[in-house]
Amino acid sequence: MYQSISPSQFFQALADETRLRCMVLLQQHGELCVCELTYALDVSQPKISRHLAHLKAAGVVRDRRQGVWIFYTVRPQLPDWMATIIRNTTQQLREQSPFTEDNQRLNQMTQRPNELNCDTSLLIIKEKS
Amino acid sequence: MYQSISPSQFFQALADETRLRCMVLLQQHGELCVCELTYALDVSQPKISRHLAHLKAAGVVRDRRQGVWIFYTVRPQLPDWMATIIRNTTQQLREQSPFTEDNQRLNQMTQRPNELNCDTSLLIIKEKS
DNA sequence: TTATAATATACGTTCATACGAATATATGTA
DNA sequence: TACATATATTCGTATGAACGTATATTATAA
Repeated sequence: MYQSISPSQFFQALADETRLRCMVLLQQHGELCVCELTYALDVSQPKISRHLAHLKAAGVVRDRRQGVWIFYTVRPQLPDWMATIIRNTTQQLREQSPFTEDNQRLNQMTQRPNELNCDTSLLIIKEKS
Repeated sequence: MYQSISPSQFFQALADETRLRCMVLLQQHGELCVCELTYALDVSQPKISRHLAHLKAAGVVRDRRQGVWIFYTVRPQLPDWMATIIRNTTQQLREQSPFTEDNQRLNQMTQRPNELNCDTSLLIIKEKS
């Protein structure tokens, strides 16, 4: 059963620029792993991991391991009003700096470990061609 | 000209329970002075003053002196998306603890320094002189 | 002028937070 | 097995935030 965090704890989770940039990216892309967020935000990997741990402890993101990668998403069971804030905030900030640049860097990233890259059958095809 | 705060600073302003309780009350009642907030939240006066100073520095509230009292309101020039968050959050939290209790205590407060209680004749004389 | 009430600020302390750097853990691969 | 990659965590430190208590400031009243 999902124990919801307190309202001030929720805002506290969004009160750091690095965490907010992660949330805006996650809201836009659905699911991202640590190395993608590290690349997009252009900050150190431990910094990203620590802030993701903070967001996870606050209950606003969920993680899922797939092989070596750990994918993060905005937590689906989040109370409606919190989910609404994240959605509206993303819409508002995605056009502004540094959120736009984060998105651009992510889109320029090569060899991203998404579903297509991980699919073994596709990899075989790739190797055969 | 109003220089808007950064998004993470905005969330940081809401990331403390005392400040959030003040904002929810201000959003509901429009304008409140320090002694009303002190009474409603049932915390020390310096604590309220310090958090109001924080909110003012963050640009989310405005203050106005009227005699001995200083009235605070949610800042009118706040960007739409921030105002929306404050409005929706208030709607969400007003029914919950401790926000409901804050409202109840405020409504039970006697001798509140509102427009009706204060001597308007003296104010008019002051403005004319 | 002195007193009182409302509010703000200063001081010292305690606790939390963010960071870089280094290291640990876990998974997949040769 | 050994190694490489992705991710998490620990450590030491520096900065900030919140608090209670005491005091300063401002405005009004007497």
